[in-house]
Amino acid sequence: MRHIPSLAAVRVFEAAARHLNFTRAAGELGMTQAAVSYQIKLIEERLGTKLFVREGRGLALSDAGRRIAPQVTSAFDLLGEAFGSVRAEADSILRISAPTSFATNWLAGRLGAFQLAKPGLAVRLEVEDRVVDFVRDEADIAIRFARPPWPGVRHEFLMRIAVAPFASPTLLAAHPPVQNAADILALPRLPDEEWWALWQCAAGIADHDAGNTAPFGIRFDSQVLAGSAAINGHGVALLTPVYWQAQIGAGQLVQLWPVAGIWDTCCWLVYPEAKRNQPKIRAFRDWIMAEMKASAASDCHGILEPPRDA
Amino acid sequence: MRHIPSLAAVRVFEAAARHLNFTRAAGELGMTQAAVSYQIKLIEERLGTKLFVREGRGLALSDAGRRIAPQVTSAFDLLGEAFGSVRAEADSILRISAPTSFATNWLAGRLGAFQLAKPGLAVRLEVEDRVVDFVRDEADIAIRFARPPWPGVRHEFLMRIAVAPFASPTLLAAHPPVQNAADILALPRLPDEEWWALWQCAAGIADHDAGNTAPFGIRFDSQVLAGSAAINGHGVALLTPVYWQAQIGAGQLVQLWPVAGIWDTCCWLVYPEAKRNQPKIRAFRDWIMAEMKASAASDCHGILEPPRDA
DNA sequence: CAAAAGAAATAAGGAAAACTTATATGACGG
DNA sequence: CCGTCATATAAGTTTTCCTTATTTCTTTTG
Repeated sequence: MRHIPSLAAVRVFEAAARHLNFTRAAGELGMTQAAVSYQIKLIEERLGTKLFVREGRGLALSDAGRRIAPQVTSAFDLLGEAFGSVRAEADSILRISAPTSFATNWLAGRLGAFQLAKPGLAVRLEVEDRVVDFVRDEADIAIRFARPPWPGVRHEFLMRIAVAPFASPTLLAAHPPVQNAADILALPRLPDEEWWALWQCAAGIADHDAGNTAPFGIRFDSQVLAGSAAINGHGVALLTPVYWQAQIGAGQLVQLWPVAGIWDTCCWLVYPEAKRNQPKIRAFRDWIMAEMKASAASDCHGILEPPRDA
Repeated sequence: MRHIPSLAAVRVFEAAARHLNFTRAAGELGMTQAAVSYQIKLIEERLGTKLFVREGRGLALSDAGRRIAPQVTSAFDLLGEAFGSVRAEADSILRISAPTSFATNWLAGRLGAFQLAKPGLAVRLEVEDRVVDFVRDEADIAIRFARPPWPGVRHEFLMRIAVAPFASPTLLAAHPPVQNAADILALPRLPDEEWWALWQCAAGIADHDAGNTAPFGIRFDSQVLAGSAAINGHGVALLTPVYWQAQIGAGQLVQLWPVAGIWDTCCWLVYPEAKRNQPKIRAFRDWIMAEMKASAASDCHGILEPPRDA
């Protein structure tokens, strides 16, 4: 077992040995002269040896103090270097966690712009559909569909989820034209029972009394599959327009009916309260907020309206 | 300014990184597993990075943790080495402080035996007549004539100070024989007003009413000078018999009258309470106590009787 | 030479860490 | 599926540390 006195005292000794002046050492450490005096006394008592020679107004290291001061300082240098590197790394890597649908359909295509804007920042996008846990995981910031608030976590509204029925032009050509909402139900639908039920309700063609609230914990990532299937002409999918702007623009997907259904479960940007002032967090936050506004502007269906209690 | 997290936490991290097991690290550090967990959590929060990867039952270092662990360990090795050397030195040097008279006449001649008995111990004898201050000075143990108790300082009775008049044979031959105490006053006396006054009082030939109490702060070191002068035939000196055993044995000094006057101010062995269990302190204490008994045995005048309240 | 100023030591009280006990949670092995 | 091993969490307590205020001592200055 190592015989190291209280490390707080060692740190104080190190500073005092460099300054050869308790008052200035106290200044460096952000404490009072009395505290330095106290710690030095402690360490000297523990060691059974004086580390400083007090001669009136002047302060000098004792033999023992002079011998160990350089070693102590270099030990602290080593520690400072080690933790400095960790901190530097922590500052230069941004780990973003997002659910599959959002990551694939919205974020991935736009992240390049952010990367370009912040060349010094290494961006890691982790796709994960479970509720992120900042305590357990290493994510710095996340996008999640869930109900705020969470303790210790700051949340900022990004958008609401709107859905509308989409299909490929091919599929539509092979079927009678859609004239009212109910016609859509006659087309082959890509399975997603809950969403269809909710949509019918929202579109006013409900055949049961499902509410406007998306069940908590619903799997949004099914959109990726459903969307691909729809593009390939396998049926009608309920999709979130902002996710599929590219495919819509390219004519791969056709919207069959206006948006109906803006769910209460919103899309949130979330990050630990403690990191709210980190530059990398602020940078990403500012960027995504602006990007979100821009992306929804062209295709706005009230999805940028935050919930009443947010 | 260095960015080092709480050093307590760093120490815990270092141990945990070596063991890769919080419970065992806690054991090494003499704390509970919960405390280790707490400190690791703290440091990880401060750094904004996980240092360990908890995978179920197993514990492993994260990338960051793996990178810094060796540096942290070697920093601690450096500290351990530095403070270990101080401790080793502190254990191997015994600084004894004693007043001139005691050091010269009693201790110096006997210290060789102690040195031989403890070859690993470097003994430094510092002769100093002022009251030792363990806070200010670096002495480990001291012999002092003063009044206990002192706060934080342990005192053990060594002996009382007895004095008797001594002179050289030459001087005596040149004068009429001494038949009663008063005759001594007729001989040339080496000056030490206070002591002579006290002696006269104790010997029952007082011409004023000085008490039996030696004035506090009296200069005992005058004995060295007085004794030398007496040996050289310059007069009668009041000396402490145990100090001059060698010269008495060699016939250089003759005791003119039985001991009269055992002063209340005793000779004490004193050392800081905090060092009472240090091996070097115990060794010296045991040795000097035994030596004192042996040295006074041959020449005992009640000087080994401790004061009533000790 | 007295006084002022600089610097460390000390005392006492208070605030903030750190640690402990007790309990929960999670994963692995049988 | 349960018991065991290991970490995480919560609540409460202890200890350490730090601050303010004061003291002591020395050096510098008027």
